[in-house]
Amino acid sequence: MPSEGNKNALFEAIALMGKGLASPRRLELLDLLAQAPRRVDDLARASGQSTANTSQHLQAMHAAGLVTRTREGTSVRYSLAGDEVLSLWLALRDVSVARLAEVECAARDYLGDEVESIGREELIARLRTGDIVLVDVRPAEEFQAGHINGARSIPLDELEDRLADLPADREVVAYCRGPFCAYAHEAVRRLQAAGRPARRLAEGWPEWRLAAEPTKRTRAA
Amino acid sequence: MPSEGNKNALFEAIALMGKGLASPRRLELLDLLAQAPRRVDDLARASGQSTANTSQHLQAMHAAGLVTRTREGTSVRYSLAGDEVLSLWLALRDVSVARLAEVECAARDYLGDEVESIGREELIARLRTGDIVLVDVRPAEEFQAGHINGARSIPLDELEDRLADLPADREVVAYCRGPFCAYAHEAVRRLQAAGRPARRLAEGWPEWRLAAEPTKRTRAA
DNA sequence: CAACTTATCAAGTGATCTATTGAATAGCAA
DNA sequence: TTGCTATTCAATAGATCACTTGATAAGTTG
Repeated sequence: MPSEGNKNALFEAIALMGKGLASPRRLELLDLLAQAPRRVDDLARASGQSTANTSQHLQAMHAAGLVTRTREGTSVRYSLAGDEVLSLWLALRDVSVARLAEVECAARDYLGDEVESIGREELIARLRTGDIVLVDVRPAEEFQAGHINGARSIPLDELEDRLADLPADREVVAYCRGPFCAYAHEAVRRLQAAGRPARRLAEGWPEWRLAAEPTKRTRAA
Repeated sequence: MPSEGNKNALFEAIALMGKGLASPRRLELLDLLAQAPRRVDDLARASGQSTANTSQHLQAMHAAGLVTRTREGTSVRYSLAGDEVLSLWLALRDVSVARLAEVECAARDYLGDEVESIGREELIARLRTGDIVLVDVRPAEEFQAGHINGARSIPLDELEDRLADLPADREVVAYCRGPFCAYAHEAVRRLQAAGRPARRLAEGWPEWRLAAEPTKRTRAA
């Protein structure tokens, strides 16, 4: 007996998750969580907002089912609620970028000059033949939480100091948080300034991981 | 030169699309548009809200890049902005249903008793051997805008009158707008009440279409 | 042209959302 | 117990949003 009330309840419940994605601050937190689970004040510092505000946003996302939390002694660690949520976030981001002209402008301004990039397939092939070095330029904690197999960690701010660690005879491929993270762009520019051939990976760790672990896209009705 | 201002602009632009998904009314409109493009007052009637309000919601979604519009004489026809948007909507719906316990309750209340369902693969196999009849129980206009190959259109309110059209010796499979549309459930109940063996397809037309036309899931960075 | 349909705009009100502030709580360590 | 830290709660003011109403614009038809 299909009643209007229940039908609305369904859309309202879905809209709850939509609301979770409707604030730039929350999206920034979600983006950070896509790299690694983190504690509240850590997220607050990383996103430059007050702890109380961060906590409230996280609770909103928790209510929407976007994130999960676990107590760890005196602090609370938040993580994405699952790979489906990561998929959703990437889908939203991609659709938005594809459709909204403003976003592309914003991205270009933010990333600076475009640097040469390399795709997933080519990277895999070149890794196999061993004629490149893959470098993860994200902060060390994010590398530790997960990284591409065969990558070595050199956070962006240590790059100049550790140039000697990189074999001089091989091209460097840098990757970071994703296509809208400036780290890899910046790393490539600095490497080239130091006379090293370098490119950036067109995607970041979350996209790579999702592609590597073919998550259940099956739809159980 | 990564500046904070631009980074925020990026998230703000994406949040714009999030806001487009943050209202139950808009989601209802989106769900209708997933079936077929429609005119404003048509959508207003179908969703039971004022024309002005519908127009405003549609404009909000247009600004977010979720829908496109074309003038048609005196009226304006809105449609989904592309298959990526359909993907996004289905992803949001699925994640929400998987995560939010409330939604499942709402869905159960709304759909009534569960009826036996059939999956995509089995349907394809049974269609090939020809021992079932596939029936589209949505309104005729939606059937006309697109339907599963081999289906015949029998809108739900004509079902009883047209029982004779269905061969008595074959099982009937009914489908409608999607797993949360009550039409197929109701159709199966009525068919069984009339002594016909019947099941519902576990998914609806939008899901089927998206699976049939493997849309570009590739991510251009 | 006038009458009519369809869609959009503009303004106003009540509701909801956001960020801030300061207080309250939970866990840990002396 | 008393401090200390990390997080959450509660109250607030300001911003934004949703829906209504009545006017306006665009397009069709007589």
